[in-house]
Amino acid sequence: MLKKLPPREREIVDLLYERGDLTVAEISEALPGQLSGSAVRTMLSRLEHKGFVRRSDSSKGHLYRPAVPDSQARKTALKDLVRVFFHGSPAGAATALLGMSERLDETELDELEALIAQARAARRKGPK
Amino acid sequence: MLKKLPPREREIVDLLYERGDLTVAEISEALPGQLSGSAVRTMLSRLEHKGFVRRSDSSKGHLYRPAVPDSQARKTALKDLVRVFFHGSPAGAATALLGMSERLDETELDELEALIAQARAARRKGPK
DNA sequence: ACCTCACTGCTACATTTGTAGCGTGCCACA
DNA sequence: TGTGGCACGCTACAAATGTAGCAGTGAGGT
Repeated sequence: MLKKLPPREREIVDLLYERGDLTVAEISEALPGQLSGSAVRTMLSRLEHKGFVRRSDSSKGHLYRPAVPDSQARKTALKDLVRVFFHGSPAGAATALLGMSERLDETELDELEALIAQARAARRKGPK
Repeated sequence: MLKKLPPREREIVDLLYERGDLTVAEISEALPGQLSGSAVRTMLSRLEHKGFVRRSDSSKGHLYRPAVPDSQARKTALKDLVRVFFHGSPAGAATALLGMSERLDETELDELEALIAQARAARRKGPK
């Protein structure tokens, strides 16, 4: 679903996920190889047409946001990534993630451990 | 890096990462909306030109493979995903991953726990 | 009321993508 | 050794993408 977007459009949508709702000006500024606001507007129109972004009026021009909610987009992205790069093993991906992060938040570590414990309990109860 | 590819080309490269080296015929078969072998060949040519895939001769036609090694591509993909969807928190992504997988392998769980312990130790030593 | 500015929606156009068809070379085998 | 078949490269072309410029419109200031 997410996958079907051309590079530039994907870039913009990603930016929206990353930074939340944005105006045309903000997007245009945030983008590396700067695009004229014009270009960005065209992209957004097309994205809106295709149903990938929604817009709402605000005091300083239109505000754009992704049409599919973060949670769902995240899930899809994760699933695809796991399939392509980790032979469908989420745990494998998680391992890679942990391995690559340099500094980890204590709270996050706790949470992860809790999840693992939970998983263990679950599999003992109903190993299928 | 991976991001700069148009939908169809990305699809093919992804397939290569997912399944390893493939011939034109295999790719063409594996693709959902079937493309003529012709079309696939064109894609591959372009991809080779751009430096995204390499090819080697085999008994049954050319074999294509991604130019950038799996490990690196994986890393890049993970980093992007973490930035876009998890505010740069790998642990957050890992958590989501664990949450979405239904059945986890005991070995994988062990490995994960080990990693967590390691991370804890590391941060106690040099919390910076 | 008038002028300026910031935003907006077109339209236009060069490039890139996506797909197909054709002619060729190389085996395998009748 | 003639004859299919594959698989390949090349050319062609419609559609999609990437980018820019222009004219209109509404809010704010003077």
